[in-house]
Amino acid sequence: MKPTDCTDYDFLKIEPHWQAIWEQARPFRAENGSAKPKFYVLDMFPYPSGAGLHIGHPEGYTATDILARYKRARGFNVLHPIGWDAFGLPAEQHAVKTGTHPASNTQNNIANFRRQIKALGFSYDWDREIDTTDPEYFRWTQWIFLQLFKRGLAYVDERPVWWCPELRTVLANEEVIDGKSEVGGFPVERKNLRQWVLRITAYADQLLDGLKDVDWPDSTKRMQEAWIGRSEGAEVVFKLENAALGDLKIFTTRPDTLFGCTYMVLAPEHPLVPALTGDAQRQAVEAYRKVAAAKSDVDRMSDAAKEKTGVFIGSYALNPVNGARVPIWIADYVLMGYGTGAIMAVPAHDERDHEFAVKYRLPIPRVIAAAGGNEQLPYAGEGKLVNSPGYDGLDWAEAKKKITADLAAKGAGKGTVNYKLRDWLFSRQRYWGEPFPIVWVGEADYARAAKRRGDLPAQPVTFVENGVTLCALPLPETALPLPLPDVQSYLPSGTGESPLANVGEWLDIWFDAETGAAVPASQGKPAGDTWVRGRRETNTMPQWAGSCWYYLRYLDPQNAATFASKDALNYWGVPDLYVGGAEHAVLHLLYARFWHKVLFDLGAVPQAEPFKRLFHQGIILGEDGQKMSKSRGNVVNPDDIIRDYGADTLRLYLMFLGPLEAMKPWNPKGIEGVHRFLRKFWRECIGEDGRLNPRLSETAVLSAGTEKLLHETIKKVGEDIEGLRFNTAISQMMILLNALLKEPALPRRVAVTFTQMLAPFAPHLAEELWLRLGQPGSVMSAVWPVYDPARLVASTMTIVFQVNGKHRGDAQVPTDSTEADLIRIANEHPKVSPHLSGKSLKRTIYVKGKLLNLLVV
RNA sequence: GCUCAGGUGGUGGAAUUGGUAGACACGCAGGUCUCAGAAGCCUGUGCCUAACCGCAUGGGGGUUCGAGUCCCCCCCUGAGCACCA
Repeated sequence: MKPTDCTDYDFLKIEPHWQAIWEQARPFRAENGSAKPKFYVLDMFPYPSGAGLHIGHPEGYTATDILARYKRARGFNVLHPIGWDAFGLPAEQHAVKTGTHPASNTQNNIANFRRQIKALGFSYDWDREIDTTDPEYFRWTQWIFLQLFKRGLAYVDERPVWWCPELRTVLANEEVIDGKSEVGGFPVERKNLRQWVLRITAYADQLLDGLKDVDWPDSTKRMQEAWIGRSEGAEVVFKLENAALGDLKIFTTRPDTLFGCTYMVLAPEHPLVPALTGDAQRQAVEAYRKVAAAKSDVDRMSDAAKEKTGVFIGSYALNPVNGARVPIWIADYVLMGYGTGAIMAVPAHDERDHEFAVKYRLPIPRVIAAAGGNEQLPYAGEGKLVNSPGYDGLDWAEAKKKITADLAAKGAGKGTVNYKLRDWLFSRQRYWGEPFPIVWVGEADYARAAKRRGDLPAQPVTFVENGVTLCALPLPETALPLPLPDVQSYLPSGTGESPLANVGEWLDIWFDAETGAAVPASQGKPAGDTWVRGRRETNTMPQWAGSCWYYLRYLDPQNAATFASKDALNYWGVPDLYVGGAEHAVLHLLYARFWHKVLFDLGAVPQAEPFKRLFHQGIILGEDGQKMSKSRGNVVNPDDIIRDYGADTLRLYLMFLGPLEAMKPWNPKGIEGVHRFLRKFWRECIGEDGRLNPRLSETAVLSAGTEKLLHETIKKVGEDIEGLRFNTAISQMMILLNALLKEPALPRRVAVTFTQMLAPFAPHLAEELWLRLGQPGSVMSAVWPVYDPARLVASTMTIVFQVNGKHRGDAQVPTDSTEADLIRIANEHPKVSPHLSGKSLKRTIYVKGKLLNLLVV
C-alpha cells in the first residue's frame, strides 16, 4: 500500500486511490467463525430507484460506517453489510412503459447505487451483497412463506382492491388520489379479488410483549403498540326479538354501562342486516348500504368527521341484563372489520353514540355518576353506577368485572380481547415480485397429493371459484426457487389478475405433486399418478416480503442449503444496531418482527426479537427548510458534493449538521467549515512541497493544557461514537486541532493519534496521512487510542463566584483550595469585591470544584 | 380532535442532567498578506451600552442560594393516530 503523490489535499485523487485499494484487498470482510467478539451493525437497505442515492441515505449509512470502523479498531469482528430491496412498483411501471424486463432496469439502478455508495467509502462487506430479486435470494423468501403456509398462518380471502376499469388494472393505495387513478385521472372502484392474507393477528400479543425487551425509540414502540391496539372488554350476546334469527354479538369495553344501552348499531355490511330489515324500512336500508359500500374506509372516516348518519332497520334486540327492547340501527361509524361489526350504543357515556342519539332523538339515560357531581353528558370517565338495578353504587371497575361474570354465568357473554391490528394482506396483482410457490388444484387431486406430502397445513387452504372448490398445493421445498416466467407484456391481464395470468404455458400445468416438476397443460398429462392438473397462483408477494428477513441472509449469503447456517445464526445472532428512517416505524419493523417470531417458533432462529437496538436518523431538509423534492428544486445530490468537496467532507458534514435523530436543514455554507477542518489537519501534517510538515517532531511534547485536552478528546470521541453523538465528537476534534495549531511544535505521535480518531469519519484522508506519517499498514488495523485517566486531572480548577446568585467573576485556583481560601480570593477579586463591600456575609454555598455563591445583605 | 416530541444568537447547533447559557461551525465586521483578488492567518461578534449596570433559552407564574434544565397555565412548530366501540 502506498499513499498518493499529492502535494495538496487533492481529495479527487486521494479518495479514488483508497477506494481502489479497498476494492482489491477487501479489508472489510466479516469473518464467519472468528474467535473475536462480533458486532453486527445494519442499515436499512435501499430501494434502488432510478433517481439515484438521496442525501438521506448517506446520513444513516455514514453513522453506521463510523461505528463499524470504530468497533473494528476496538477489536470486534464487524458485520456491516448492504444489499438491495429491489422488487417494487417503479421498476414495473418502467417496464410497462419501455417493454424491457424490469430486471434489466433494476440492475442498472443497482449499478448506479453501488457506484454512489462506493464513492462514499463505506466499509461494507461487498462479498455479502444481496438482491431481493435474485432467485437465489427469493428462494428463501418463498421458503419462509411455505413455513407460514404449513403452520396455517397463510390463507386466502376475498378482499377489496382498487380497480380502474379504464386502465383495466388494480392500483395500489398510493396510486389512487381522491378516488381517481394517479395516471390518467380515471375513476376507480372497489373490487373484491382473491388475496393471500397472513395471520399476523395470531402474534398480536407476542408482538406487543416483545416491545418490552428492545432498546428502541419510545415513539416507535408506542406507534407499534397503538397499531396493534389491544383492548380488553367483553363480548355480550343480545337475543333478537325474532328468536328465529339467533343472537346478536357485540364487543364493548364498557360492560358497566349495559343499562345505559338505548339502541344497537350494526355496520352496514353486517350479514344479519337483510334478515333484520323490516318491509317498511327496506328501501331506506338498501339505499344506505349502497352508499356505504361505494365508500372506501378512508372516505368513510373523513365523511364521518362531518356528521354521523344511520338508518333504523325495523328490528329489536333484547338487553341481556334487563330484557329491555332495544331498536337496531345501521350506521357507517361502526366498522365491520373490528370486533363483531356491531355495538351496543350507550349515548350517555360515549361521545360518538351521544352525537348520534342527539341527531336521531334517541334516549340518553345516565348510568355512571361522575365523582364531582358533574352532570355533563357524554361522560366517559370513571364513577359509580346508577340506574342499574342490582349494581347501583358499585365502582365502574368493579361493575365491569361483576357484570361480565354474571353474563358469563347466564351464557350471555364473556370477557374478551380485541385488536386493531388486522391480518396482513400479502398479495399484489403485479409482475415484479416474488411468485407464490403455490398451485391451485381440485379437491380430489389435493386429497391424493396430501397422502404423499408431509408439508401441508392442518386445514387445506381453499377457495371457491365459479362453484368449484380449489385447494392450494404448495411446491415442495426442493422445487424452490420458483422464478418469474418471461412475459410478452408487463401490462396487467385486464381481469384484475397480475400479468402472470397471461402466460398460459406457465400458468396451466400438469404438476408433479411429489417433486414439484411442471409441464404446460397443453402438452398432455405425463405418465405417473403423482401428476395433477393445476393452475399456478398469479399473485406476487408485496415488497415487504424480501425486507422481512434480509438481515438473516447477510449472515451466510452464499449458503445454498439453508437461509443461514446454524453456526452463522449462533455466532452473529441479530443486529446489535439497526439504523433507518422512522417512516418504517410500523410496517416494515412489525412485519419483520412477525416473521422472525414465526422463525423462532420453528426453531429456525435462536432469539425472539430481530432488532435489539434501533435508531432512526432524522430527515435532512432542503436549504429552504422544506422537504427535499424535485419540484421544489432543493434536492442535494451526493455526487455533486463529492465532486466539489470530497466524500470525507460530505461524511463529516452529514454528521456535523446536528444530532443524528434530528430533522435538520442542509446548509451549503456549513459544509465549508468541515472542509476547512480537514484541510487544516492536512496542512499540519503535510507541507506545501508535499513532504512532512517540519512542525512535526519526534521529541516535542505538548503543553500541559493541550496534553490534557488530547486525553479528554480521546475519551469523548470514543464515548460519543458509542452513543451516536457524532456532531459533538467532531466539534471536540475541532477544539483539539485548534489547540494543536497553537502549539510551538506538533509531536508526531499526536498527529498519529489524531489521524486514528479521525479515521472512522474521514477514512480516505486518514489512510493517506497514516502512511505519510510513517505508520505501517492501514490505520484501520491499528488499535484505537487509549486515554490516560491520570491526564484528565488538572492541577488548577476554575471557580465561579456568585454574589446572591449572580455570576460576578471567576478564578483559577489550586485544586486543593478550601472554602475559606475561596472566600478570601473572592474578597480580593476586583470584579467580585465591589459587590461584597459594605455588606455582611450571611451564608455561602460551595459546590466543590465549581462554584462559590456568597449570600450577602 | 387525541397522543407524543420539540421551541436556545442573524443561522445549524452545544450545555457534564439544578451550578459561568451560547462550545464547535456558518455568517458578519475589522486587521494582516497581495499590484489586486481568492485562499490562509489574527481579532471581534447574544441584546442594550462609550463603559459599568441591566436584559436574555416561545410567553406568563412558581419552587430554589441558584432554573435552558424541576412544577403549573398558555402559545407555536413537527410527527403519529384519527369513529377500533
